[in-house]
Amino acid sequence: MPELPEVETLKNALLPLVRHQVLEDIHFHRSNLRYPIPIADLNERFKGRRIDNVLRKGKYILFQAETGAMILHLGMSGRVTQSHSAEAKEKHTHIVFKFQSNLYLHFVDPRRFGCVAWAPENKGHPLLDRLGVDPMTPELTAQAMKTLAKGCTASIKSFLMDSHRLAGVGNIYACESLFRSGIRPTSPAGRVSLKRWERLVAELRFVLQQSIDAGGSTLRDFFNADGEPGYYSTQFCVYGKEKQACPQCSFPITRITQTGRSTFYCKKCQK
DNA sequence: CTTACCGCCTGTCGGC
DNA sequence: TGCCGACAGGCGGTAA
Repeated sequence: MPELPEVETLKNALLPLVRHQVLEDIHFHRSNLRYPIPIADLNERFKGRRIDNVLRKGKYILFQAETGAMILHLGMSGRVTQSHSAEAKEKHTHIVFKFQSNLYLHFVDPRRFGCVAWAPENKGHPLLDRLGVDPMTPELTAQAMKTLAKGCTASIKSFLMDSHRLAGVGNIYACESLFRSGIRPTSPAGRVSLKRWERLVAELRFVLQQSIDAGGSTLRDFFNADGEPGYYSTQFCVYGKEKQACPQCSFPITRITQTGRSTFYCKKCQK
């Protein structure tokens, strides 16, 4: 997926397109993604309704209407593209949203780890209600993280990626922020000092904001709603750079596996 | 309560 | 060429 910066970029692109627009029709090409699609509920609650706002919570996009919020998650390979026709030109087009303005949004997701759901408000769905602190809000402070991590024996990297604690930090930005903070990804989260949390919080915000500014990083599956790829991926320090020289000390970058996901770090710079 | 592991899917890439 | 395994941006369920 799309990590947080990509989702933020997409949300920002969608907002002016659909805000105050009536969602005239929804065409479903299948009945399930990661979960069954609540087709009847979506038709009843969102078809023919005006979209008042579009917001992001963690990696979820919320389309707000008077009748509730439609929730969209892009999973690992989800994309939203805009079109002037309902015709699904791309393979794995699962849902097409038609707006009164003659804008069509196509939800494409080859791996189908994405999901669509709805909530009565901006809360009221377990997917939303269990989410932790969004790292781009003022709630993210070093002290709050230190308190949250108290007694946590899991690695700092797993901690950063746990959406019930921090909402929206994926594999790339976990690796990148730890590198920039000089913290070893395997360090137990509960033993990270306040001083190191201060650095980590700052670096995390920095890499996320940089990527948002760059229009979202892009690996092969992400395009924003305009179909334009972002370009932050060219600035990764360690992610995907196994055996390549560390940008700080030239020592080869190490790849390990943590809870089933690749971690990239520098053995000399991160202690 | 926590943590680690598994599975969900399709596509791509590198090695043989 | 083609086949096969490893791996890919996530995350919830489950077992321990």
